[in-house]
Amino acid sequence: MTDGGHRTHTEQGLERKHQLLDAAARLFSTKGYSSTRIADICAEAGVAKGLVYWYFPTKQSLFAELVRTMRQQLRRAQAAAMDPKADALTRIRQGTEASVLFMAEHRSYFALLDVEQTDDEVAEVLRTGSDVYAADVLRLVREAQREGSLADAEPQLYVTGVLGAVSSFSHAFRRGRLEIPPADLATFVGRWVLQAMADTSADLSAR
Amino acid sequence: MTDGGHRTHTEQGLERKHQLLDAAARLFSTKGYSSTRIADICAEAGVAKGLVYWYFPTKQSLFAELVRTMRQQLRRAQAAAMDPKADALTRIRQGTEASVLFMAEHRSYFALLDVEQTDDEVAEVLRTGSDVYAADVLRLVREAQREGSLADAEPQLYVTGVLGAVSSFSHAFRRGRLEIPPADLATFVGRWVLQAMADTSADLSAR
DNA sequence: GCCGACCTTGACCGGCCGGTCGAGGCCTGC
DNA sequence: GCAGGCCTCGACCGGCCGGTCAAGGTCGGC
Repeated sequence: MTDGGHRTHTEQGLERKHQLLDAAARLFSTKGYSSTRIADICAEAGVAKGLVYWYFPTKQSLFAELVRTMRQQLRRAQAAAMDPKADALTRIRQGTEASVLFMAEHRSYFALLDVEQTDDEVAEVLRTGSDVYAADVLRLVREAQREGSLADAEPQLYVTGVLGAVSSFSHAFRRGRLEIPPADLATFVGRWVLQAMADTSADLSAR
Repeated sequence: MTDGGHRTHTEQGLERKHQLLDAAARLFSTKGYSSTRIADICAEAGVAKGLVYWYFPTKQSLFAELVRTMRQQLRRAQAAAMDPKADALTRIRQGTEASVLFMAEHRSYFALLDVEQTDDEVAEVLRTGSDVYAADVLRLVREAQREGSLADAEPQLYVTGVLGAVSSFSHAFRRGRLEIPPADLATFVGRWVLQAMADTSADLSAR
């Protein structure tokens, strides 16, 4: 892990590397990580097996690089969607909508997240990724509570709810269970989350 | 699949079989399906490797049996929690609460659901399971819409939201991210889902 | 025209692990 | 006391697959 000895690549080399990443992404997202053979990736990319090990030290590191790239893109999309001047709840909604939209539009790519937890190190990579997003939401939840626009329950509950909604709806969409335009889905999820968080401690007292 | 040639077992044999299922459940839920070796299961149960194949034809079938059992128990818990005389939304809430509670109380067992999608046949088993529950919820959603207590959006959206909430919160709880009593969690999720489904077409018109 | 860095190949290796098998112990009914 | 079903053992097999390696090819700089 985190070996320092990276190789230097020419223009052409980088292109080849992306070729391999693309092939891998396609296969991982349809067959899952551990069912995808290095040989499969090579066949898909039309190269010999040894080549993979010129560009990546191990199968895991290939996967890790894929996940890292994807995560960065998502984060950028979220940041771009949030209006820094808006209140916390609005920003949560904006981030939620952007996430759903982004995942819907990159479905094949994000199917990678459904991938199994088999491999210790792979699981680690996945975990770390979602933690970043969770921290973002946690910050916003706390802010909303400070503003008084969100009930004073355990913040983690809200974080779980928001992240869970995003991933559940995205997952269902990817699986083809929701046949509506991505933009509509994003709007629906944004509203779903906001309503769920609504502070109704007053008018919903009866139980 | 679905071979007819089952063996007959004595009292003691069934006990041994459960012993193996228990050991397997423990390992699958912590290490995942494909990372759990048959040898591990035997070590955990304190028996020789060949014995597994006396009780189960393959590793997959062992897993499938585990999932089947678990699903039945959950379904019973849901049915028991729903008041047949209540309106649809209330029944959805009751089912939701019961599911969360049940999963929280059987965490190690339900961690199996987090398990990977690696194996085609295993994925199949998992899929079929959630479809059953989804059909239940779909029925209730349609009923609620008929009653006029739920907006007239695509039913699948609501189904996804409800199932997603249940599984997300349960998952987070299992992972130790939510340090609250199961009963409180169940109540929270029940409320979360109900609020998310609230028909606010009138008062939330602005966007 | 030679050197060295970059790239590509595919045969090969070695460990891992699901599944098999033959042998043997036990208990029940006859 | 023996036949036959039930159960248990653990050495062994065989295929699969991540990773290695030695060889060779290309191209730019000097």
